Parts: sequence; C-alpha cells; structure tokens
Amino acid sequence: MEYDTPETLIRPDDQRMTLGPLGRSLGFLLRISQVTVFETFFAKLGDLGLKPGEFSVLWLICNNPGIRQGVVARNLHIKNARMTKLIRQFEDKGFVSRHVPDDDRRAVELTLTKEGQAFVETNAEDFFTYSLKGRSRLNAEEMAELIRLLRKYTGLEETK
Amino acid sequence: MEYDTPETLIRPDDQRMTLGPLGRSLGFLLRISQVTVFETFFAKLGDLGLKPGEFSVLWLICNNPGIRQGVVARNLHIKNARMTKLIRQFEDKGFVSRHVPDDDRRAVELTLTKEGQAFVETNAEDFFTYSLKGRSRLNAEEMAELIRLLRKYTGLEETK
DNA sequence: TATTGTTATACTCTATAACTATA
DNA sequence: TATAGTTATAGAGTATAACAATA
Repeated sequence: MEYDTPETLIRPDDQRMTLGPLGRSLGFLLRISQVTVFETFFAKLGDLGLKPGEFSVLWLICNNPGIRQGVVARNLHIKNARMTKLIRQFEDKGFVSRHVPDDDRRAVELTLTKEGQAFVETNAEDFFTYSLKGRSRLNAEEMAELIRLLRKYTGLEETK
Repeated sequence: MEYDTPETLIRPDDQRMTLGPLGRSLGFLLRISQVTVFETFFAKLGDLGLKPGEFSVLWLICNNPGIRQGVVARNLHIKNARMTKLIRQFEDKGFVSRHVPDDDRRAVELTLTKEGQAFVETNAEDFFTYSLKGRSRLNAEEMAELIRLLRKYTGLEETK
C-alpha cells in the first residue's frame, strides 16, 4: 500500500516507531483518544466511584424521569443483559427506583431517588467539563470543532 | 447544572430523549463514534477474521521488523498479558515469528512470516480506507479535519 | 406471535500480581 | 534490584440464546 510520510509515535521512554497510515486511521485515533479521555477522567473524577458510562445512565434517568430501561440501553449502546445488572447495582446503592407501569406490565420505568438526584446534581458539572479543563493540546475553538465533527459523524448534529 | 438547549437523540424506532450536555461530552461522543466505526468495519471487513486492533499489531510488526513485543503493547495500549496471547495466536496462524536476541535474552523480537506479509499487503488498503469510503456523514474535508484534531488531541500531530 | 426484560453461559478483554529468566 | 515477558486468576463487558410475563 502506498502512503505519504512515515510517522512515528513517541512515548517518553520508548523507541521511535513507524506508524504510517495507521496514525491517520479514524478507528485507531478514536481508540487512543478514548484511552486519553479515560485517563483524564480517572485522574480527576476517580473518587466518584462510577465510570463515565455509568454516570451517563444516571444522567439520562435524571433528565428523562420514567424512561424505559430498554430505551436507555439502546441509546447508550449498552446490552439489555448488562443494563439489568447495572440498574440493580444502582437500586442497591439507593440511586434508582424501578416502576412497572400498569398499561404495560412488561416494561420497567426508571426514576432517580432523592439520593440519586443529589448525586447527579452534585457531580454533573465536573462530569461534563473534566475533559475540557486543564492542559489539553486543543484550544477551546479546536475542541468545539472536534465535538461538532464528532456530533456530525455520529448523526447527532442533525437532531439538535 | 446549567446548559443551553436540550438535545435529543433519535433512533428510528425509539422515543425522543433529552441528552442535554451529554450530547456534547467528548467521552460520550468518542464512545458512540467508535461503535459506529466498529459497525462499519465489521460490515465491510468482517470476513478478514481479525479485529481492528489485531490488524494494527500485524501492521506495526510489518513496518517495524524486529520490534519488541513490549513496544507494540505500550504503543497500542495493549497489556503485556494480552499481548502474549495475541502473539501466540498469530504464531499459530503462521503470521508472526518470535526471536530472542543474543544481546538481551529477556526480549522477544517480532517479525512477519511470508504469509503474514502477504496478508498485510493484501488487506492494508481496505483496512486503512474502510472508514473513509461509503456514505459517511462527513465530507472529505471534514473527515480530514476530524483526523487532524484527533491527532493533535492525542499528541500524534507534533511527532510527524 | 412479538416485545420487554431477566437469567444463564461463554467468550473477550482488562487488571493484577506472582513468577522466570535474564540484565 | 530492575526489566521483559509469561502465567494465572478475577472481574468487567459483550454476545447469545433461552426464558417468563405480557402485549
């Protein structure tokens, strides 16, 4: 395969290495970016006791009280089987309560308890800004553009 | 927490849902983007029998013959324990050969076999273009900008 | 019959630490 | 003592299918 300039990835203590077009591969870059975001998250919000995806579940329930469990699962790309366990953990923690509606007794509707709401309200600002604050390699405009492009790529931009 | 316009994520068969600032969260967008890329990958290159990260390992060995196993692991953010299994699978498949150098008999140096090289050469172009071809929501310039920003975010851009 | 959610199982990947052999 | 890689084990997350209750 033809490609332009060989590129290298430098790690402080490591050899140089030829990445070639891998360094411009969207999938590769998304993976490395996600590792970076995770590191930032755990450095700043590790004490939260929740992973990013778990907080997202609480956030969605907080903003869509009574939302169906399956709707959360599909939209966050979490499998039903996993969602069942997650919600039970949140129930045990006292953050979420489940309700089976009379008009469709197969369904499970989710709401936050008072404790769950307090938790989300206390931590939402940190959660939504941890990746933006601090010494990022991107300035504010670049970050905004990155987010706009990712929204468009995923199909979110159109649904504003 | 204050935020601007509530946003919604629409899935063809699903309810509308308020995402709020989650829809502008870098971590969330990276995750959804990666799901999208994976779907594209398996739709187009599922027959390859390898996942994106696995092909990346072969690619690095191909372009850096004799590279140390640990160097590949650190640069691709794969743990040593996992890398050991992966390399053994590639050995069993006849794609990779291991060599313990005389000057440091703890190390393992990796090269591709003839079969491994043929495999990489046959599939590299598809692998590096699958996410670019076809009906993406981004045009060529937007995709190039997205990739540039991700490279900068991850610290790759500087090392060109 | 189809759908919602649950349970069970197996598999992949990660995290961790103990271990070996070398340096 | 430290390093490169291996092995073992446990846990998180995914994939899949079977299942119960309900529509």
